[in-house]
Amino acid sequence: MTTLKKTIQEITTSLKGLVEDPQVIINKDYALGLFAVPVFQQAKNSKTNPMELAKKVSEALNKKKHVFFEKTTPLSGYINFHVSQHYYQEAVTELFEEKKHKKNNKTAVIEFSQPNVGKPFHVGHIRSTILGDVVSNLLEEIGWKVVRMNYYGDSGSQVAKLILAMQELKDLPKIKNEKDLLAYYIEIHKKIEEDPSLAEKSRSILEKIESGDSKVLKELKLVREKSYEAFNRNYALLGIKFDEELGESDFIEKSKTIVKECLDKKIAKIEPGGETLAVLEPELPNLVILRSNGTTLYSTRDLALAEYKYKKYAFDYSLILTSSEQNLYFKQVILLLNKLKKPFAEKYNHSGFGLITLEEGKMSSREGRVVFLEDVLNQAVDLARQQIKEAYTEKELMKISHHVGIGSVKFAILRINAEKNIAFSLKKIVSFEGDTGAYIQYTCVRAKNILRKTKEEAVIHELNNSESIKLACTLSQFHSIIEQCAENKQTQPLCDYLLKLSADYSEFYSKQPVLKAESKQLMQTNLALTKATIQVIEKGLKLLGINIPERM
RNA sequence: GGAGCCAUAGUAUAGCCUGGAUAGAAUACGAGCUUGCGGAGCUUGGGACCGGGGUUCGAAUCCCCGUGGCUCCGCCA
Repeated sequence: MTTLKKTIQEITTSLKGLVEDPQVIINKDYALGLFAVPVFQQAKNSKTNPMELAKKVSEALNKKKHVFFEKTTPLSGYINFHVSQHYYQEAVTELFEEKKHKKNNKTAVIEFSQPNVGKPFHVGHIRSTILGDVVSNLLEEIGWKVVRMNYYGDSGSQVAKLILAMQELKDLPKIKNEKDLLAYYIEIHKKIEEDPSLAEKSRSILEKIESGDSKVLKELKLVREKSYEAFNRNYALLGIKFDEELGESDFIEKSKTIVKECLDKKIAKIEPGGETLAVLEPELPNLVILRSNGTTLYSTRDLALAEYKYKKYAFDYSLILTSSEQNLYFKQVILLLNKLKKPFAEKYNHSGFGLITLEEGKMSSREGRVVFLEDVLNQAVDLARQQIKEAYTEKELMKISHHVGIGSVKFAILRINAEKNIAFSLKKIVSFEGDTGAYIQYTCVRAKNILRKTKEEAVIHELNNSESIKLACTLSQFHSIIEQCAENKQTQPLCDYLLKLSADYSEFYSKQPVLKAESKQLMQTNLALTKATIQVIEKGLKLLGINIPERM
């Protein structure tokens, strides 16, 4: 148990018989005392004045000795708890030990990124990609076994349209990369609008894909190769790896048996038009699970994927991350799994996050209104490089600007609450001042430089100045922030926390000379605070998938 | 037509789930600090809860009604 938790427990225990069901909160202003307990409810129940009650309880508490807090003060209906030197010492020291959470023997399958073959990997994809990676890191940190899964859209109608384009648009240049694919995609959409018979052709290509026509499969192979090359370049830039990579094409056959199961269980029906419909009304709108020509849809394949995940991993928790556009759709899928009485239905979750939009509006591949993620990442690295004033070797320069550039982009996304839309702006995403990843990296680099220059031991003695106390208070909250983020699958609170820690350390750094401290004890204490800060920033940024350069 | 999400300084955001003190940072703007353990920094000033009801000792937070934006609603993914 962490010092923070022990202290909350001690506070709760000490209030037995004085305050019913006490709610321990952490004060924003540490000067009031790190912890506080409001007594309004209690005052109301016992029909006393909250100020008087707080005073009475506080006096009772102050008569006894406590381990983690030394005194309490009543203030406008709150009892404020001033933590003891022992609290600071234990909280900071515990950060030095690389604490491994006990394995909980539970498995989570996190599905994220899911780009579509044939379509650009644009800035919109970054959210699912890094959010999924960080959620995986967080779960691992608290003891889960995590399977990072990518599920490529490799056989939907967009692929069929591209193959159609290759057959119809002979005058376009040969496809060399994914940007050429986009040109084909835009062009064929125009043609289909002009000539509706092409839509029919596209559907027949889809049938051929599913039936395994060799000529079509050969064309499909080219499309896939060019797409995967691009995806892999992006993943390499982001430093993201997957444990398992699947494509929709892996589930075409399996999904047809699920359709049969739905029909057998009378959960689905065949409509007069020939399409198969899963009946979800009245809870949710019905869902088409098979086209009238017998080919599968996203929904069909997703059902098979769910079953596959459970058969292979027997997961305790499964999460799919996509944009919020698909919220209703995944509610439908999960309801259908429930109706099929799948044992894993309750553990199957979807989380939708806000869109990344351009100033011109929502991104659209078919209209060519996209910003390629790779271009953004490379620009970010270039901009970071321009910031570096000192002379480094070419190799160092590349490494530093990569860590700073990519880190800034990641941090800019992760620090925004996932449900919010983000209007994409390169300038805002790649900023190096203020609430940015670079600020945190910089703080850590400066702190590390101090440690390099001394061999003195890092030992915490008494904290006698407000900057050190503030820093220690913030440091002590690290583990509970991690747990909070892991439980809620959030990244924003960790980003916020690391920014606050960096600000607290910067203040400490500017006011407390570490290497020129007045006494040996003070120097050791300051070194301990420095060391603890480094540990926390390194661990925190690592969880966010952000590297720290040695110098910058 | 129906449903979901969102709305906080000029801009971009935290707090909302689980109601508590003076709504917290950032950026931009104003004023200061610099040969340092690295200024990508520190100190400091002014500036915000979409509107209207309700619940409560107490509402940015919960409920209702509006307004504005985004998104979704059977053969796209």
